Amino acid sequence: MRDQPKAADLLEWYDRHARKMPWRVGPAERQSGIMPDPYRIWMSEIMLQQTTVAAVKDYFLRFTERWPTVTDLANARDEDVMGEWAGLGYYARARNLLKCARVVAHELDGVFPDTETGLRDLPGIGPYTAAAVASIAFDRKATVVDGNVERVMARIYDHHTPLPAAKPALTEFADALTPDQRPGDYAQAVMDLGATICTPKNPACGICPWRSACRARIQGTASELPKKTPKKPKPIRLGTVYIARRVDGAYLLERRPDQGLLGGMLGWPGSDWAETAVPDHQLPIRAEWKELPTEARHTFTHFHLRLTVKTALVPMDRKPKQGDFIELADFRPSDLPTVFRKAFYLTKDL
DNA sequence: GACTCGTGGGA
DNA sequence: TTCCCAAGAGT
Repeated sequence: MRDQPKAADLLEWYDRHARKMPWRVGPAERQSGIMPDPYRIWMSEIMLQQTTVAAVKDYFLRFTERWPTVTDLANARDEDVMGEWAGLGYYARARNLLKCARVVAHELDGVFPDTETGLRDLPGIGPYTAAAVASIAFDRKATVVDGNVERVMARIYDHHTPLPAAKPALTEFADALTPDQRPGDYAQAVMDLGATICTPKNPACGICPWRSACRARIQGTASELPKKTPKKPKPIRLGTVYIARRVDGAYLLERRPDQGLLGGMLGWPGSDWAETAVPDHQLPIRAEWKELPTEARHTFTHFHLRLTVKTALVPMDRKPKQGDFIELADFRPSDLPTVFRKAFYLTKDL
């Protein structure tokens, strides 16, 4: 029985159990001198913000296939990047991804900063991502504190202060445990531990490399940690979208403003979304609108949406008041955020 | 510190 | 169905 968790024990576990990921350089390869590509590590870390590895995988492969270097990405068109990101969520990440790529490509000679502070100054890179890229891509000693690390630290030290107030204390715990040796592997090891062993529900304490040092396991409190301050209930918002199809098959779409929900994404024109039905709003084009029998339901981070879908078929010469027609050959539903994709597929069920 | 900002999967 | 939540950042 040990009093303190040892980084070496976790690294030994990681050497045997590291998860495979398309962007990851495993412990064995790293040992043989192979270092990760900072561009790919950065890309993966942006995508992984509040997003599961499973959801990220295909997006990562498509992005790096289409834009193999940071310079390629910097030269991409905004609409192509937003379209490729569609469906992954948190679209400010995609806007900042492009901003960051352009800074690196045009102001830093295409080379990512190799320090936490240098990375921290770039768009879309906060405390977590700066530490992750510095440690994983450059093997610099930096303390990553994500949801996994918060959970692992809260349990190791049986810390009951609820998040987010507990964050500074948990960060100190994590900082004290970070080793000088193999900081990159260690960062990934703690997160792998949180993702596979020290899970939010039903943690597998019996096979945990840190079981002998874990206070919460000893106290039997592991599954109730970390504590969190209760969250507010999600209100229901209502709205309407208009899906106009021109007789030649073109669809009427609009580019949403960069700021706000689904910023920078392509979408159907429509009303604002409010908790009380919006009295009346301008139609995007004059037409005979028909309401679909089923509404599109979708849940965002902080509200539920019930979307009324109206459709119309319009003649070639009719000019829209809102949005622009996109030729059928140029329209891919996969360019739309999920909520608008749902609305679109409802028009196909008829 | 409190809000905003997506989505899909699992319990 | 509903709730939780996942490698957070920006304002």
